[in-house]
Amino acid sequence: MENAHKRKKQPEIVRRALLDHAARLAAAQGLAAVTVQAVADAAGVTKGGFIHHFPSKQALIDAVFQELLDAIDRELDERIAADPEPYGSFTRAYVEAVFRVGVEAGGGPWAPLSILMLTDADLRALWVDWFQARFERHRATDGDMRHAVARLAADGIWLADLATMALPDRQELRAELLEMTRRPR
Amino acid sequence: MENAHKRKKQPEIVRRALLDHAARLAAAQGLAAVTVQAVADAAGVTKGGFIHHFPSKQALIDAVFQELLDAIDRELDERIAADPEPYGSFTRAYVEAVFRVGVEAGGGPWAPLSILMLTDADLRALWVDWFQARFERHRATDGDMRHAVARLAADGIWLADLATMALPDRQELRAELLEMTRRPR
DNA sequence: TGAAACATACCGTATGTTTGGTATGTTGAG
DNA sequence: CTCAACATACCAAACATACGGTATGTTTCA
Repeated sequence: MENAHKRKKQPEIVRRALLDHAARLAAAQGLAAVTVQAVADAAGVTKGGFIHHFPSKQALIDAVFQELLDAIDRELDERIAADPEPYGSFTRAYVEAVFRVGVEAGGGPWAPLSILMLTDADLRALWVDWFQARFERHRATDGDMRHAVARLAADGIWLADLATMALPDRQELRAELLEMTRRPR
Repeated sequence: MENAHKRKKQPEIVRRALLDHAARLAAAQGLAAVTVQAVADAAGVTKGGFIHHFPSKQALIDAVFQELLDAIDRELDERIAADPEPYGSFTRAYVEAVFRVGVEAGGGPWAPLSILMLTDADLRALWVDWFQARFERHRATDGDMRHAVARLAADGIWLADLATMALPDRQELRAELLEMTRRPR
C-alpha cells in the first residue's frame, strides 16, 4: 500500500486497515505498542492520513473497542439463539465464547479487547456497562450463583490465556463449567 | 514532605514512600501513570532523589512487584498454616486472600500487582513462574478440577473488583467457592 | 571530612497533534 | 456533456510535550 497519494482512493479500506492493525498490535504487544506511528505504518499511511480518519488516537482506540464489543455481542446472540435450553444459555454462550479463543489463531475479538480494557480504565468502565446491560437481559435465565461462578471462572480463563499460563485440561475444564450452567438435579 | 533538602534525612522513609506511591499509582491509574516524575512528586522527592534509591524506573517497578509477590506468598502461607484441613487448603487460602481485597481499603497487594502483571509482559512471566512453583507444592492437596475452577473464579473476582464491576452477594459467592474446595461427598 | 541523601539542570528521544499543502473524487449549473 | 467549484483523502513537516536518564551541584549526617 505504498504511496496512497497517487493511487485510487479507498477510504473504507484504509479505515479498516487502521482498525485491524490497531487491534492486532494491541493483542500482540500491548496497548503501549499501539502508537499513531505504528498503526499508520502498518496500514500503509502517514500520521496525517491516520488523523484524517480518526481525530485522535483515543478515537481509534474507542472505535476498535466498540467494534470488538459488538462482535462479542453478536457472537453471544448467535450462540444463545442456537441453544434449545433457555436456562443458563447466556452463561453457556459466554463460556463457549471464551473457550473459542484458545483454539482460534487470531484469538478472536477477546484478545485485543482484553488488553484494551485491562490497560485503559475508561474502556473498562465501558465494558462494565456493557456487561451489566447484557446481564440484565438474562437475569431470569442466568441469575443463579452457579452461573455467576461459571462466568467468573471463564474470566479467569481468558486471563490465564492472556498470561499464557498453564491450565488443567481444557476440554475437561470446559465440560465442568458447562455442567455448572445446567439445572441442578 | 516538602523540600527534603532541608529536613532530616530519612532514606528508609523515602524509599518506602517511593514503593508505596508507585503501587498506589499503578492501581489507581494504570502502569502508564507510573512515571518517574509522578512517583517522585508523590513521594515528595525530585527525580534525582528517585534515582538515588532506584537506578532506573524498571528497578522500582520490579521491586514493587517482588514485594507484592512476597506479601501474597506470606499471606497464603499463614492461611494454609492456620487451616486444619490440608485438602484444598491452598485454594481456600487463594480464595480468601482475593476476597479480602474487596474489604480492605487500599485493595491489598492484589490490585497493583494485577495491573503490573497485566501490563508488563516480563512481570507476567514472573507471576506465571511464581504460580507454577507455588502450585506444584500443593498439587497433592489442590490438584482437583474443582479447585482449579475455584481459583479461576477467584481470578475473575479480582478482575471484577479491578473494574469495579457489580457482583452477586459476596458472602454467598465466597461460601460457594469455599464449598468447592471441600472434599465432595 | 567524607560519604550518603538528596536537588538542579540538562539531553535525546518518542509521542500525539497541528498545519499547510496536494492530488483525487464528486456535484451541479449552464 | 463539461467544467468550474467544492469536498474528500491523503502526505510531509513542524511542533509541543513528556518521558527516562545523566551529570553535577548542594546539604546533611556520622
